[in-house]
Order: sequence, then C-alpha cells, then structure tokens
Amino acid sequence: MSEQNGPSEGPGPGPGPGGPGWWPASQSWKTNSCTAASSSSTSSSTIPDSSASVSASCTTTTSSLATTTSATSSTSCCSSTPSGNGPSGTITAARSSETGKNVSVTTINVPPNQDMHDGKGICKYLTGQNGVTVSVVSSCGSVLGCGNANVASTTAIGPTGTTGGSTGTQSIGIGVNVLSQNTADDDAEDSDVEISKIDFRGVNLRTKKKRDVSGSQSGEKIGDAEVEDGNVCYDGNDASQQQPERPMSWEGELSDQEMSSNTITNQKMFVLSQDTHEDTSMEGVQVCGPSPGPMEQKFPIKLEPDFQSNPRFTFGSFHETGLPLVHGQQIQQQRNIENLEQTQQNDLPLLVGKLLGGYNSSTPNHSPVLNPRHHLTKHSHTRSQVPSPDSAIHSAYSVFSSPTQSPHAARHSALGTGSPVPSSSLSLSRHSFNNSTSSLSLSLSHSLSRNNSDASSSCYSYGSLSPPTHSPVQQPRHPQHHQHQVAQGSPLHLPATASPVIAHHYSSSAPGSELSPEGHTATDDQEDCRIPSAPSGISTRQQLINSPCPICGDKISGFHYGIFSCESCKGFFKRTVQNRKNYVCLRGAGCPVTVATRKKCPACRFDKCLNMGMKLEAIREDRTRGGRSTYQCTYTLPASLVGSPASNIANDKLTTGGNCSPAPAGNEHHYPPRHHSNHSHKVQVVPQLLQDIMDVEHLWHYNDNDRMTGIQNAGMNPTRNNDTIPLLGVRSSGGSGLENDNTDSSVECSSNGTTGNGNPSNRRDDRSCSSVSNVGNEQCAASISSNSQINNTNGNPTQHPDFLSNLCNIADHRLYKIVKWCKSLPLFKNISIDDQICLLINSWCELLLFSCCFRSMSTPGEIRVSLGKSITLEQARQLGLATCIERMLAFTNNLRRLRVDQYEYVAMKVIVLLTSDTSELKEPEKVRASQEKALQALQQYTIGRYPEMPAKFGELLLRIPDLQRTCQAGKELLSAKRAEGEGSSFNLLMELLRGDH
DNA sequence: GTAGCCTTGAAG
DNA sequence: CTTCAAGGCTAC
Repeated sequence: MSEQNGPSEGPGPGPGPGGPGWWPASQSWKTNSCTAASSSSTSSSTIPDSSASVSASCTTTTSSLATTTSATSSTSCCSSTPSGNGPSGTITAARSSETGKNVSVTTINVPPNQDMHDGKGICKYLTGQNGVTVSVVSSCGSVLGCGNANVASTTAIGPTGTTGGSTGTQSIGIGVNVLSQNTADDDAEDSDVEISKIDFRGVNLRTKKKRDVSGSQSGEKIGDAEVEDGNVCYDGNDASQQQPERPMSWEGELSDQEMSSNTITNQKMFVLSQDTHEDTSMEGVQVCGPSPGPMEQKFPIKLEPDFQSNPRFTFGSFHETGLPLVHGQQIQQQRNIENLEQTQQNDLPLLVGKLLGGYNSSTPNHSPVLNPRHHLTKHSHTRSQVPSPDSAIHSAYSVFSSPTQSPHAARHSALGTGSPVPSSSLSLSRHSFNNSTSSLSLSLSHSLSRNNSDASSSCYSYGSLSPPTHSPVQQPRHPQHHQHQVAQGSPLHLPATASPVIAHHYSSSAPGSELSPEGHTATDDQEDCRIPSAPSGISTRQQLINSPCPICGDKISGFHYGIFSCESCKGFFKRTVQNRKNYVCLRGAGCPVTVATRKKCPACRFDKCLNMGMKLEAIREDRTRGGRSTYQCTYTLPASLVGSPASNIANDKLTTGGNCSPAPAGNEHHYPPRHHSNHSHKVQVVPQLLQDIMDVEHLWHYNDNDRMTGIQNAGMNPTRNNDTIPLLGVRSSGGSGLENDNTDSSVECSSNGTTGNGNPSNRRDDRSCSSVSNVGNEQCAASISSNSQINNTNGNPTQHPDFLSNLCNIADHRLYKIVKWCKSLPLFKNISIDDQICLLINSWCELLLFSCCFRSMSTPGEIRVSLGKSITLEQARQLGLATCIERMLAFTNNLRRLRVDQYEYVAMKVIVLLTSDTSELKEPEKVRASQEKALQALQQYTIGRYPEMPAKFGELLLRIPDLQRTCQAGKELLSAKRAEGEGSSFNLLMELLRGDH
C-alpha cells in the first residue's frame, strides 16, 4: 500500500471495500464511549440461533386517568439467528435511568457505494403508545431476524445487561451495537458518553484509484475483501472478516425522538429477520421485479376499489397486519393455524370493535375493522383460506408478491404460508376517537416502520447533485438554469441528499443543463438551486464561505464532504468515519453544537454533520488523496445563511425556487418549519386545507408530554435480562417518567454487544440507556443495533420480558399517536367514528411505512430507521430483509425523484388514510368526499408550487400503490419465512404480538 | 481527540 | 497552471 495506513487509530482491518460497501460489510466498528467504555470494544455478540419460540403477550391498559401496563411474556422457543457480528452499528439512545440522561447512540450506516440487492429481510417494529385516554391492550410480538444469516438486531437491554454472550460473529452482521455508556462518570452535564459505532457503509471508494494495487491493502476491495489497514481504519473487530455489519436498527415508526424520549420506552423494536431464503419467497412474490427499482407498475392512481383493495388488503386485516388479537380468540388461533385464517379475520374485527367500543364483539364481522379495507371483505374468502401467518408482520409489510401480481394472488400466497401466528388485532375504541375520555384500546401487533415524520431537516441543503467535484458554489454556468430552478425550488429545503435521481431532476428542470457525471451541470444546477446568485461581485461561493459553518458556526473553510463547513468539522467528520467511531450521546442527542460546545458531544456533532448534509460516501475508503471526488453530494446552505441578510438573496431564490425540494424528512424533531423564510411564498401556494393538515402533523410525533405519559405507562418489567433484544428497545421497569429529553430519534440505548451480562460496563450502559426509569432499574433500551453483538440470554432476546413489554409499548405509542393525529385531521373529524376506525385500521401500516420512507429521502440507498440509523439494502440482504427494503428503497427513490416535500407528504398521508374503497365504510361517500378534498388540495399545491412538474400530482398518487405493495411485501416475506419453518425471531415476535401466551 | 495547516492529485 | 476537495501531519 502506498498509502498510509489509516489514522493512527487505525482500526482494524476493515471490511473490504469492495462490495457494496466496503465499509459496511466487514467493517469493524470502534466503539468509544467517551467516558467510559473502554470496554466497549467492539465485540460482537451473536444471538444464537435458537429456535425457540417465544411468545409473549403484553397488555397495556391505560385508563384515562391511570394507566397500567403489564407485560407478560413467555418464551417458548424462539430461534433467532445470530446476527452478524460486527460492528454494525445502531443508534440508540436511551436515557439512563440513573443519570437521567439520555443516551443516544448513533450508528451510521454507510451505504455501500455499490448497490446491494438481494436483501432479504424485513425489519419491523412495533411501536405503540399509550395515551392517557387510551387504554391499550396489546399483545406484541416481534420478530427477530430470521434467516440464516445473521440477524442483527438487537436491543438491549436489560438491566443486566444485555449482552449475552456475545459471540460473535458472524460474518454479516448487521449490527447493532450497543454502546457504551457512561456511567458514573458522566457528569451530568458533561457526561457525554459517546459510544461510537458507526456503520460506514457509505464510504466511498474512489473509482479511480490506482491504488488498487496498494489497495490490496488498502482495501479496496471488492468483494468482501476488505482492506484493513490501509484503508480506513476500522476498528476492527472484525475486521474484515466476519464481522457483522453494523447493526441496523430499524425503528419503527417511532421517530427517533419518540423512541428516545419515550420513556416508557425508549424502546425500539426492530425486528429483523435474516433469511437468505426469504428472498426466494419474496421474490416469488415480486414478480415484477425483484428490484423495486423504479416501480414501473402503476396501479391506477385512483384508489379504486380494486386497486386499493389490493394494497389495502394488507391493512385490511389487522390479522395480517399482525395486530394482536385480543380475547380468547388468540388462543384459538395459535392452536389452530388453520383456524387462524378465519379467526384472524374475525378476530381483528372483534378486537377492534371491542377496543373501539364502537363495535361490539358480537358484530365483529360488521365492524369495519373486521373487514379491513376494501376488498378484504370482498375477498375475504381468500383470506380465510390463507392463514395469515404473521399477521403482525404481515400487516406491516404485506405485499403482493409482485407488484404485478394481483393482490389477491399475493395474498394467497402470503396466507398460504400460513403463519402460525395469529394476526394481531388492533382495536380502537370509538370513544377514544371521539373523546379522549373514553379509552381507546389498541392492540397492535406490530408496526412496521417507525414513523418519522420528522421530516424536516433542520438544514437547508441545496440539493445538489452535482458531484463534489464542483463546488456548488462555483459560478453558475448556466444562469438561465439558475433562475429557472430558483423559481421552482422549494424554498426551504433542498433534499439533503442529492441522489442521482435528484440531480436528474435538476437537470431536467433546467433545460440545457444536464447533469453530467462529473456534475458539471449539476454544479450549475446546484448553484442555481442552492446558491443564490451572488449579489454584486461576490461569488456565491464566497458568500457561503463567509457564512458560519452549519454545524458549529465556525468559519467555513470550504466545501467538505458535501457541505460547506469549517475545517474542524471537516476533520471531525473524517476522523469519525475513518476511525469508525460510534459516539453515543447520553443526554439524549439534543446537545447544542457550537464552536464552544462542539467538543463536548461528538455524538451530537456527528449527527449534525449528517443532518446538515455531510456525506459518508465522501470519505474515501482507500484514502487516496487529491483529485476530485465523484460522489454525489448535497450542498447545504448554512443555516445562518438562511435568513441572514447575506443570505437573503439566496433564500429568496431558494424559497421560490426551484427544484430544490424541501428537505426530506429529516431528523428530528424539527418540524417542518411551516413558515420559513419562504413563508410568504408558501402561504400563497399552500392551500388552507394542506396547511391545516400540516398544523396537526406534529401530533404524529412524540412530544415531551407523550413521552412522559409513556413513561408512566411503562413501568413494567422489572426484570431485565441481559438479553439484548434485537431491535427492540427495552424500557425500564420503573416506569418513571422519562425525562428524556431526547427527542432524538436515537433514543434507544444501546448497549454494546460486547459487554456481556454481568459486565459492569454493561450495566452502566444499561443504566444510561434506560431512559425510562429513574428507578433503579436500568433498562436499556435495546438498541436496535443489531450488532450481532447482541447477546441474548439464551439467544433469544424476545424471551426477555422487557422485550415484550417494550414491543407493546412501542406499538401502543405509535398507534396512539396515529390515532391522535387522525382525530385532529380536518377531514377526518367529520367522519363517523366507525368509519374512522375502519380507515385507520386499513391504512396505519402504509402511514407508518410512508413516514419511514419519507424520512429516508435524504439518504439514498438507505432506509432510515431513525435518525442516524439506517439500513442499506446490503444489510437488509444479510438479514433477509432485502425484499422489503428494496421496495422501500424504491418507494423512497420515487419520493426523492419526485421531490416530495412536506406538504405533499402530509397530504398523501391523508389521502392514504381516507382511501374509501373498503366496503366496510358506513358512509363511504363522506369519506370519498373528504379524500377528494385532500386530493384537490394536493393537486392545487403541486400545480402551484411546482408548475414545472405538471404531472407531479399524478405521479404522487401513483406512488400509493407502491406503498401498499411495499407493506404487502413485508407480509409476504414473513409468511415465507414462516413457511420455511425458520424459527426465526419473526415467529417469536409474532407470537409475542399475538399475546396468546 | 481536536483542529489548523500541509500535501496530494484529478479536473479544468 | 490553477482550483479545490480529500487525506495527512502534528501541536495542542
């Protein structure tokens, strides 16, 4: 290697570059806990495959006044496959119970440069929330990874530590990591514990390098090979070898904040399955194309019954969806798989009806719920025939096997798989809808995705696609473009990440300018969009450089890794990525990052770097020097610029402009500034209805109050095992409120997989992690991390009681939030409760998944489970989740391509929610009318806001089927796995969700 | 570990 | 030759 080796820190042999991302695969991560953790070595624990199945039922009830939650879990057997080991990272943040601080762990997944395909796996997670007024009964189950491969996820948690044995290592792991914690050390204030494990999959390999040779060492590699030394330094655990990839945490819907904050929880569930075989099943399903790429298929835009039915059918049944069944029915289902099918259908309705209160159990069938959406009823027979195995899971991702396939068929297939697991049921009380007074009970079995609606990223980035090579700032070569774009661009945000696709858009938008690989044009475009024309004499670049660093406020030294930043942040980002550091914020990931404080919390600083647009892929895996980068970058406009006088011009342009679409879901809490500098402009364009919808969007997210509430509910399982539960966050028993501040997504706490149970370090971690309880319980939210490192007690995380309770809590929380959001929607309020319930039941899965994808717009190639946490296709493949992730990525790519902004996003959610095809609606016309209003508002908005994209409205609607299919896909996958007899965690989770036990 | 400065080297 | 983004070096 000609090259130097990595930084002194040098990590161990990293995974080889080669493949899709060299980073990812074999990288070993280094975990650092700032304060403590030396122990944090990256060990990877693996969850043994055990085929045990675990079933647990969690029930949470909350009365308006008081809430009680109890979770019980019984584990019978579950098998989980060990997840990979490696340093895959996950981010989780949890608040330490003792310290009361939040810990956030950030995991970075760097998308492989190359594509990944094949993934197979599904991640799911449930989330739920109990609201005060809501009583939730839920049974949750979660599935862990299945598949042979490694499963990664895990969470941690338990008081004792979760790490069970960490074994190790599998080659693939996805990891999750737990991180370290601080501990006593941490001062409250300073306790910034950081644990670092980052997945750097995205690191970029320069195409050109001649260093290949050297590369051998350096790692360029293709394939699995990894370069260790030469390259980036990964720590190595695993080195190249077999370490699992960074854990991916998939957080369900819960936003990071939610997760973290959620005291109750801080739970995150992440279920992953790995099954290599799964693909098969899934693929089979996906006729159209395995790769979801752009979805070519398009279902009728209009939600016609047929069309919808398909998609919906997913929803249709909670059974399938995995909503936990309530009542004794569950039992039956468990016992009789055959019966399950029928029962599922019936059960859900019953449960729902009961929960909702509106429906009598007696009339399950009648209840809308019973027949989930649309055709469910129509096709009920179909379903009945097919047992839906993983209802819970299914619900989440039920997909027709292939897009092309008819839903029915898909369904059949799915059902055919027959999951033993009964469907989960969701029940909502009618009252709850109407009044908070009445209780709403929900039982959710699982939810897919975490919601993040948090979309808005705080940063404004100029979406630039242009390659880094050209500085965004550079003089615009095509003035005309500039103007044009400006006009179009959404004022506020540009996509944080510029995907090629986006670039494309830009180019297209700007006639004459085309995006060249080099990005020349892109550059222009970028400039156009991003950079305001320089006033007189001053180049835009100069303006930007004169502005403060968007990350810390220091002086910008140039364009680094995709954004204009100061030298220190540039160096920090480089070190972090190259050294594979995983930092964890004990405070909840809400630390301010300024020149004065930037050193205090690297975790938050790194998150901010990412949020502001720094690209992991800009870091050269091979460490070659010089030259121009070719990655596609995003240019971020320093916040300071926005709104600053100097930036006014820019802002104007941005606002008015252009092609730049608002930043996709971002991270965190930031809620889309409804009014930004662009404000005036938006106001003109945004229909009142859309604005009204946007106004209640915050309800989709957790707020402090919610968290508190959740916390209260949480106190459940005192027992904590060390087991790490993949993907699930565990909450502390104490139920004490969370004080979490975290809004961050990364709430979960992560524990290092490495730390074993008993390991003191673990304990600390746990504590810190446990956001929840102040009580001594130290629970750590499980980090999603999936590091293989997760240790399970017996290999079966799910067995941990906390796990179950967490799942339930998560699911409850999520549902609660969704219900709350629905109830506040302008168009939804006028609908009868029964219909509201029906609609919600039919669409919750899509809603959650949509929000997850929306937030992932800024991370091409990755699905952001939560802030900072993401899963790539490659990782998904290893987990056996490829099919679902592929679809999600495809869907996300479409969102990105269309430059879906916040308003469009919220409007689409409402449209999805109001899909009235279901025959179960009592007042379908009313629902239809409401949907029509939403459609009109969206149309008006898209036309007014994006005149250059006259077809955008239609394109947006065309994406709905994709969304539905994506949900369906998840189910299919689960079913397949189940059919395969994998004792995967999926089964366990499903069982848990069912709550039969 | 941070951050300022230097070196490298592709692209123009 | 110039530009400039990426990596490296090293005092702190």
